[in-house]
Amino acid sequence: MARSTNREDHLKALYSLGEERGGGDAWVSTNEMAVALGVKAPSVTNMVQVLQELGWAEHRPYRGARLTPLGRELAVGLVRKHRLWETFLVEQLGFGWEQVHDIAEQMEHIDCPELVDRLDAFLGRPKVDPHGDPIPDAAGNIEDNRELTVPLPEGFGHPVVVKAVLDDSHEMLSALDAHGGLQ
Amino acid sequence: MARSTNREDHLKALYSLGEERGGGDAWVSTNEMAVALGVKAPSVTNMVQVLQELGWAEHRPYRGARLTPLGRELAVGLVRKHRLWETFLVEQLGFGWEQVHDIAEQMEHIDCPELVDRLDAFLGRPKVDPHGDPIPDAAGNIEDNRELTVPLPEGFGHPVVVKAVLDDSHEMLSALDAHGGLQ
DNA sequence: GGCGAAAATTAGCCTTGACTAAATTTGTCC
DNA sequence: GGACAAATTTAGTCAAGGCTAATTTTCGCC
Repeated sequence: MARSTNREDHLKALYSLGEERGGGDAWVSTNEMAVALGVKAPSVTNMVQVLQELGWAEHRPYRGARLTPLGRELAVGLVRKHRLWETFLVEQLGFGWEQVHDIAEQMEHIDCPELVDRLDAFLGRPKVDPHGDPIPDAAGNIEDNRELTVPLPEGFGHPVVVKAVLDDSHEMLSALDAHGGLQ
Repeated sequence: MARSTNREDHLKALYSLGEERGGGDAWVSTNEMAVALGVKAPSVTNMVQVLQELGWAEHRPYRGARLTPLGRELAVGLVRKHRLWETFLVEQLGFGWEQVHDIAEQMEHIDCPELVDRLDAFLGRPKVDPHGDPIPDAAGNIEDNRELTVPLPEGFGHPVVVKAVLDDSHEMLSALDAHGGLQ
């Protein structure tokens, strides 16, 4: 048993939803994962059991799943690849930041550690991706910048400089883009 | 029925072997394809029948397979992507030319026409890849440079400048690399 | 503390794409 | 022209990963 695109997709979904829950030892329901992945719940149950056999996750029936340390490490590696490729697509190829997510979703599954490191160096070892999200370093360390967020009052009325977006949906990104994009 | 990595791999094998046979209307045996792809013959028979249903190839039982015009167009698109990515890996990321084939094998399956065009532009619309093979243009035209090859006499004994390699096996590329690589 | 709704899992089935073993076709040699 | 070897296809099986329908567990509410 080994790496596969499907397994990596489930691993990443588990990681992302776990982080939203505050990270660490939070349990993520299989239903949530199913919604995030666009598949049905029983498919996730199956796959989560596979992840458990791989030593990537722990599954507690009727409660949910959470990553093992190994699973977390692999997931962070995927996030690193995803954000490096997004950076490449925007900074080098001139894509709009709202276009790159789906492409990076494909590129993050390319398996070649040396490629990741060379890409990182080529881009100047960037700290954040085009959406302002931190890029994990080669050791898996992530600079958490979410605590820096400040909610704006309703009808704030003054110009702001956008450094990062938590909601990186296509709608939000296009809307921001129409007002000048990320600075 | 649609695109998939496996179908694209079989399509490309059929294209490559057909070109070796002189291109055009040459039939390629399923066994040859099986050897090239590292699978068994019955698997290829199955897949070739799928390619036929997709309108990508024609299958004549006990004789072999050959591409339709549509199949050829798709195959050339894959070759274009493969060679553009190889160029990127060598010229921009500094990989050795003997390292890039396997990586490009993965990258050529990324599905995004705009990405291909932006990559092409980013690289300066190169005519040949790091191995000297011609890169098809966006319309699918390929500059055939194979007729320019000249066999060297045994024990030639003079320095030569290598512009392209027909045999791009790992062994050949590493051996050439040890003598100065491609110029 | 039990009941009903919601959530999750199990059971059973389908498709893709591989495999081995068995049949079939092709082509060569006498 | 027939027999045999080689190549190819067909038949049947398996694993991955999805689905629907049915069952089981959990949890909130009275």
